[in-house]
Amino acid sequence: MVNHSGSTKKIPAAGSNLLETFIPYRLSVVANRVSQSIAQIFDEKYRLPIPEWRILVVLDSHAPLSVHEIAELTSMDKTRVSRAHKRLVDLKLAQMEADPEDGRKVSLTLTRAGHAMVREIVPEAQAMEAWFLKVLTRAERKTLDGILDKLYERSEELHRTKPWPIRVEEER
Amino acid sequence: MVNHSGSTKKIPAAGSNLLETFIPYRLSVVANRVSQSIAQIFDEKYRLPIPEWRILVVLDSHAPLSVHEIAELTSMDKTRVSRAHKRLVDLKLAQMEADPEDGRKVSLTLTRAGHAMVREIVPEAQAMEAWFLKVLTRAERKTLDGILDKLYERSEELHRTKPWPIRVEEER
DNA sequence: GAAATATCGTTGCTTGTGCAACCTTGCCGC
DNA sequence: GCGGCAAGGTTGCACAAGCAACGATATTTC
Repeated sequence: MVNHSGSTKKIPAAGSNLLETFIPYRLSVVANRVSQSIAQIFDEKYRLPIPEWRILVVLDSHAPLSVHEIAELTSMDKTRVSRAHKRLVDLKLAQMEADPEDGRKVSLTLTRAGHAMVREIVPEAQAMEAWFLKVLTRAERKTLDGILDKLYERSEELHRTKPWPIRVEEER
Repeated sequence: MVNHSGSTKKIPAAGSNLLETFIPYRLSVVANRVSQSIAQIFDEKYRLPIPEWRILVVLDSHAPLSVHEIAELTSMDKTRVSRAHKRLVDLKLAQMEADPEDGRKVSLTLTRAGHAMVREIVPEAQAMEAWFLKVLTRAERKTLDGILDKLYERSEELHRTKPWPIRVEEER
């Protein structure tokens, strides 16, 4: 029910709007809402913004990692990783040392507190995820999984070829 | 060249990473990539960032609208709408006047140039959307449609009830 | 082996965005 | 009609985030 009250005549019914049939838009809105909802809890409860918690998760299972590697694994910019990680170090959740084999790299790992934090938070994150997905059928979830894989791969493809292959492909 | 060579041992294979099974994360990454790809074209080619183009689209079919109404229809903050619209006015793509019935409101409409811009851009947007969706089967597309509706509705539900209904539901 | 080149990470800078405060206008109670 | 209260919109402020430039270290080439 988008348009609750009958008092204001405005705000047209769903469907008449081009945006509402535009998948990239809808994808973006839904993704942001879901992310925001979860992020808000983590931020209020643990003072952990998204970048920090992504780093915690990958370090928990794959440490030690360099900044670049974390950036790859979390789909984040290296600047974002760099700054977020610094904050984790300040919080004593992570630590960093120079990579002995390569003076340019840094070697990032979690502290005991960091690992503990992950163990505490992960189940909660999964519970929130489950709450959202509860409205989907088993089949839908499985399909969503495949869809995300395919669309991700498609975006990679675009990134490789760069100049859009459109105009040619469009409506072959 | 991410990990091809055997030289660098790092960057573990997909699947071992919790993030890679976490739907909210994957949803966010995919949505951002798709949006970014499209937004970039519009920005380079027409100097039109996402907020502006969303406003154009809804005004094209539903003008006149107030700032608040646009915010509703485009899932954007009213601040964002206000500023983006001001830019559209500067570009002579939109115009604004006081609402004669309510002195607080403003009445936003498109200029001829604005409508023309929409007509020019919409097909291009749809072509890009189609390019992405081409990797999905008909069934997948239909399912995705339903999924987005359901997840959107779920996020609305959360917004209404606010304090998370988790901890109770979790793993009943 | 020295010079050019590439990689890694951090910092400076610019920009967009959301929140909150604010101003204005309309609305309601009395 | 006047005083409080709500709603619409804009502006100030703080902050996150990406890009470009940089310093430092590795690697390659000749």
